[in-house]
Amino acid sequence: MAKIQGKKNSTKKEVIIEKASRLFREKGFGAASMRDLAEHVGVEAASLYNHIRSKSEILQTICFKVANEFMTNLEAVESSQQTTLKKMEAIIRLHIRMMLDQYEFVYIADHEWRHLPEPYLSNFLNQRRNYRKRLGDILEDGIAKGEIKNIDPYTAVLTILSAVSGIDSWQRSRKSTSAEVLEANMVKYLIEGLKK
Amino acid sequence: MAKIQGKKNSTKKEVIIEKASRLFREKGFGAASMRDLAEHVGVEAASLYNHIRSKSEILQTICFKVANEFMTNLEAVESSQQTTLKKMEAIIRLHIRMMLDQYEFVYIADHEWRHLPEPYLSNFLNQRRNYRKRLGDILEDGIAKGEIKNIDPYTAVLTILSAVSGIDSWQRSRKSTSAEVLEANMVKYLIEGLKK
DNA sequence: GAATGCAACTAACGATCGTTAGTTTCTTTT
DNA sequence: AAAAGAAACTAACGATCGTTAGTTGCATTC
Repeated sequence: MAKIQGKKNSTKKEVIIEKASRLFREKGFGAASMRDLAEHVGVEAASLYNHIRSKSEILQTICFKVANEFMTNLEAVESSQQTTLKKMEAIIRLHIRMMLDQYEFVYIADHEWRHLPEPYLSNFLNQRRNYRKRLGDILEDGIAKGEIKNIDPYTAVLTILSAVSGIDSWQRSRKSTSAEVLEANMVKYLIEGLKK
Repeated sequence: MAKIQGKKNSTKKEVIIEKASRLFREKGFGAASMRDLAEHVGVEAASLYNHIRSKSEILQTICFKVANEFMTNLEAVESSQQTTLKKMEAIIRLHIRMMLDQYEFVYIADHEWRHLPEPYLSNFLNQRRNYRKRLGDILEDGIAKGEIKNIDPYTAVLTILSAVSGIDSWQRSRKSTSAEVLEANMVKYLIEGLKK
């Protein structure tokens, strides 16, 4: 039962999901067809169904994989004993890193989640809301302790998350600025807005 | 030849485009069907083609309407005699305002432009690149004049544009924070990162 | 070597897609 | 009232969609 395929140690299912993530990003979930995907995998469309249950299962896998990764990291940060600024910096850096080396996955979780069928859609949105709420709580805590500027936490969370997720439009022209420089500059900009 | 329809002084074509913008945002361009659209307009699908040439013509109209609006405003700001900070504030405020009261249109120009057919796609991307370049020039000019902090202009543009375009995720829960408060807070946050 | 099971294949299903053709209904102009 | 024009309708086109059924090839296990 050796179902190893592809160039690396990856299941065929993983290969499918990886190719799909690229396709979903380029064309959008609705416009990407299973026959398209099959061609990229090097197989007939019907053969995909030996490995996956449906098109939307692929989307579910991607969205929740990303959501879980962010959530796990958030919990680690929450329980760490650091200043609010360090916590926020850690979170911002993770978001940027994820955007840089898991670009396709993060992009889809950010932009294609609308096509999740219920009840996954509600589940996903709940996780998202919860994540933002807890980010806001970290900021509120920092304000209460006088560690950061007295800003509106909700706006700050929105601004920070939007800013990092916009890196996708940088991905398409990686030439001018290197990843490290971009990360450093963006962290600097966003953290500066929090300092007293 | 009075082709006036709808409740206001709007052509049927305008009604179609307005309904379409809502539909494209909710379902994505690829997943929104002409029969869906027709139902919202209150007409049979085939009848739409008395007013529009194709599905993608609708997308083109929306994308370039938004692009032109931003470009016109940028030119006004460029030729104004203000400090760099004031210029940037004006631009940020326009982006936020547009996002608030032309939400559907701006959202589509931001997220569904991928589905533009050539040569419109290239045209649109050129305009976009040009817009960002000129925003960067304003910042560089401000740095050279010593009016703002010495940040990386490219990163700043990316951060600012991403932050404001992320307001779309606020739109769906308008209850907690009012539009004015959000605008004020976001401007404050983003401008603060530019000050010396 | 026979049996087992995974993963590929071909063929096709019903549904839906954007769009066109041809016709009819209604409104406005003469 | 007649003529003209705009905008609605029904019907259907060919294409493509996600997915299922049934079958074949091939490797592993007994």
